[in-house]
Amino acid sequence: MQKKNSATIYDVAHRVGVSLATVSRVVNGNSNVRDSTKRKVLDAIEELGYHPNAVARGLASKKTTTIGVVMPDITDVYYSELARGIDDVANMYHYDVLLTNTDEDPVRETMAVNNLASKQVDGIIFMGNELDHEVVNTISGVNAPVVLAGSVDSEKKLPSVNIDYVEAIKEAMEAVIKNGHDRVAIVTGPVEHAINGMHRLVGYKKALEEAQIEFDDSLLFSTHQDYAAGLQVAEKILATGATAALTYDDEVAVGIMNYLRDHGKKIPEDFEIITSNDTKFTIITRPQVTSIGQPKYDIGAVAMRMLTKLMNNETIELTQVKLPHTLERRGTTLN
Amino acid sequence: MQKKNSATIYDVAHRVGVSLATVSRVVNGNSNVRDSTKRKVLDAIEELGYHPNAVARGLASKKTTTIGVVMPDITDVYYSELARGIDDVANMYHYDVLLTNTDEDPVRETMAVNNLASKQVDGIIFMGNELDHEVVNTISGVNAPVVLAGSVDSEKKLPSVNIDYVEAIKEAMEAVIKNGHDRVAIVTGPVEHAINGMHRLVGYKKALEEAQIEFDDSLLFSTHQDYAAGLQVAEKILATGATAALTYDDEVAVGIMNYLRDHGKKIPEDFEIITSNDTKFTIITRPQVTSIGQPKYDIGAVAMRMLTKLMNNETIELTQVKLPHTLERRGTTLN
DNA sequence: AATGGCATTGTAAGCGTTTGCAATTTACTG
DNA sequence: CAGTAAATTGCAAACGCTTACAATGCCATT
Repeated sequence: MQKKNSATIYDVAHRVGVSLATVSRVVNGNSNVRDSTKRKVLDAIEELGYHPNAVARGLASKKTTTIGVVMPDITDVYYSELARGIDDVANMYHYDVLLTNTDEDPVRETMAVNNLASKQVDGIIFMGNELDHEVVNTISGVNAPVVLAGSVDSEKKLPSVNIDYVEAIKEAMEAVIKNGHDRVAIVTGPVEHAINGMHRLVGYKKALEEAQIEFDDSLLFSTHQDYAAGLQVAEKILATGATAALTYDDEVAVGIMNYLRDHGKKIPEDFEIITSNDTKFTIITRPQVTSIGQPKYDIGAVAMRMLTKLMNNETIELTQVKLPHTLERRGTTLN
Repeated sequence: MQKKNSATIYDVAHRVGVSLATVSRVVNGNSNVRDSTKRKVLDAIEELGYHPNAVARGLASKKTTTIGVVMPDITDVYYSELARGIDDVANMYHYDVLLTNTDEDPVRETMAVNNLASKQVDGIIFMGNELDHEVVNTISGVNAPVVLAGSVDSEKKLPSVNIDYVEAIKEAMEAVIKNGHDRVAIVTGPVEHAINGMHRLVGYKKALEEAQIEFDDSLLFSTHQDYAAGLQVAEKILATGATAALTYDDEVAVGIMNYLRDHGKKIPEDFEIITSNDTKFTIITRPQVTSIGQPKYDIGAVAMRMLTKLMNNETIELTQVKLPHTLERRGTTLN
């Protein structure tokens, strides 16, 4: 049971009969303090139940040992796994995490970043499908390092860690094409978003090109990222005569799958599906969903590690990190 | 594009030719400042790109407009939905959220609470299945209000918001019993945890008693909270001759379901399942899983609202809030 | 024109630490 | 034992803001 009115560094100093500076030194473990006095101070701290006031510390030292995390939605399994990676290494380096949900709204993203700045965070990790120009601007204006996790900025100005989306989608496409499909639907988010237009779609088209299949834009679908959206888009996909689909969201994939099965399609025999995020959803369904494998936790962890270096003013050789991806073959694809 | 070296309140005051106090007053929107000077100050703030330093503010005012959230795992859909409710109303009241994952480790929970205290948070929301005595102690020792969300402390000392677990489980049991089952397995976490031993199990037994069915402790299972655990426990459940199961975790429920179906059981005809958390998992599977319906988002939201009152020193009539639950009948139960 | 009272603004003392620099001790050297 | 370097400590100024309290200005009253 600790005391309600916590003691201050002054109380400790006074009790031991040393100066504030000395107490501060032992608390911060650094510098040279004689062992005997260090012990006395430590004892006093124990007895008084002294806990340093982090706010005062932050003001004096200009470091808060707090980082900000900006994410679309804590409820989204994909992002929450990134966040877990972030949090774990943040703790490892003794940083606390200030969390903000933005629902990918640029306005809220901007506000979040500014707010974090005013809270004097030592660094920021930013997640989100698209980096609005405005958002990039305010990010670069902030007086703290920022790294993107699982997000790309088209100008590649900001440090980031991702997988190679182009390559990943291309490989998924190749796998499907190899299985004999030449009409494969691709469902993503808004094409204006770089990650869709400049990565997913590009990978898709590359695979098409190599297989000498004409691109048909009626096979391109844009949806929300949820189960219901999958259910809805499935019918339209069927109407195009597509026999396979690549999806950017696991819930959407499952929605499509369930719809198709309910309408008499056999999966994977009649229709193949490959999704992108390899979340739990792909495991618990029957059949399980084939997916691009992303080291989600690691993306977060590496991003955070990178941030610690930046905050420490270490120079970083590579600022655009691409982590390896895989193709997890499961029940929605043949062989 | 804002300036890197942000201006201080002093710069603003100096530029306008007023005192710090006046600037502070307009920034805090309060008090009485002549309209003309207020305008001048606002202009200067705009021109200098002044953003108040929240750390300095916190030190001076002893309020950080930050709350701490302690949760088992951000990756767990159940908790992340609570967290979303918390975050939304926190924002509504202009609080930021400091997030900590504990994996339900009492040691880490204690550290987390102490750490948040030293960061001078204005309040804390605590989530976790079990409240270790030690943890309750350090919580009560903290100089900031704390409310539990989706967690019970056996001594009912701490403010909390939950559903009525006893009642909810009892109702689920009754539904299953009514369908003719008299051997229904119950799978929960460690019975030593209050929420299991004192709530879930009690509700289960009550229903049993009313139906005049003898309690058989070989039907009681304790597992981890994941899909694999469900797969594993399923076999044992089958061995007991049980024809239905109540689970405390949705992933476990799905694991059991998939295992049983793979072993030739028809669901719900041969075996009924009711789970507890009504997460997305219960929707995307075929069949969909019948579940107790919990207002997860609301539990978080109400807890946070309660915390704002506490932080504001308002008196609260009811500190043990129970939100209404439902029974979402889906495909793993008959009728 | 003096008086009282409210509205507005300024003064300055904190808030609890950190930290550069100076002062004091202690340890060595010859 | 003087003298100097090294190890310990203390001083006091920040850090950027809030907030009692005091001071000033202004206006209506009488």
